[in-house]
Amino acid sequence: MMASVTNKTPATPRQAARRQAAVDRRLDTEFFKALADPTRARLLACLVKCGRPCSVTEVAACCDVDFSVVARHLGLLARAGVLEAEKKGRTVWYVARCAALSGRLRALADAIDEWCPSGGQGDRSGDRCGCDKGEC
Amino acid sequence: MMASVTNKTPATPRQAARRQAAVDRRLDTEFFKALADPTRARLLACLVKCGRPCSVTEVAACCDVDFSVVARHLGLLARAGVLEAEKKGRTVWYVARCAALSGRLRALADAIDEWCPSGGQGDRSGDRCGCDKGEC
DNA sequence: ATGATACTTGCATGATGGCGTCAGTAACCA
DNA sequence: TGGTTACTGACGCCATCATGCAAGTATCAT
Repeated sequence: MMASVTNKTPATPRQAARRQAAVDRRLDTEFFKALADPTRARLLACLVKCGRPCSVTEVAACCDVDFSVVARHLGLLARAGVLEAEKKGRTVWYVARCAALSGRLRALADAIDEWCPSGGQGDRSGDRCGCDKGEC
Repeated sequence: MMASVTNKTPATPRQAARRQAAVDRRLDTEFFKALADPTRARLLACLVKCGRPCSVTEVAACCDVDFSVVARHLGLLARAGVLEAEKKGRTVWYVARCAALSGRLRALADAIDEWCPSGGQGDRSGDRCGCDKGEC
């Protein structure tokens, strides 16, 4: 995952922004938005610690917000890839996708460490411009 | 970081929510809010890839938003611990705290993996109630 | 069929947040 | 001292979103 390559120091922020690197792809704001709400964080932690599929009704018992709010949050977390949903009959079973979640976090950490001065910096010659401005 | 312990399967989400574990502390919503905006993500990626302290003016040249917006975002990222700010004269130099950033991400990944079925589950007898409801 | 359970969806509301404009402050330069 | 540069802070506008309520749908039990 972390190739050993030559260090190439970027000159300016503009030139740095031009480079399309792993860190750009890994900084998925939709993913972070899903984790940026206190209620959702509580629900996610609950499901992670529970370690088994739970219904919306079960999870809602751990929260002071309305049932419909919990249902909406769980659906959002599932769409973000953080939870897995399976409908059986009239109940929906949600389970935390722990491996996928920690995998995404580690992938971003790796992508950042590639640029870290104390870490293994690399040759970015293969990276392409990620800037939306032509002259950048 | 990951102690080898006995597996204790939680019974219900309520009981799971009671347990105050590392994953609760690591799910810092303020931290994720800082990363949940596209403009901030772009600025952060720019600074990570640049690998050196940059002034607000420099970074603003990589973005289509107003200068004041960039200045606000950089200040927010610095307050979130993602950037480090140093004022010299009239210019503020921002640099990405890569090690701190990836460290936080890995710490959360570790905290999640502790509860992952395929990972090393553990004895949570030392964990305390994290629920805000008395009966929980 | 009747009722209960489990969830979804629409709507109103209040709060939060991103953005641009502009005025203000502080440091540097000539 | 006057002007420029670099940034900060105070608004106001607007979009998004979290929440609660209430109505609706689908499934299950009797």
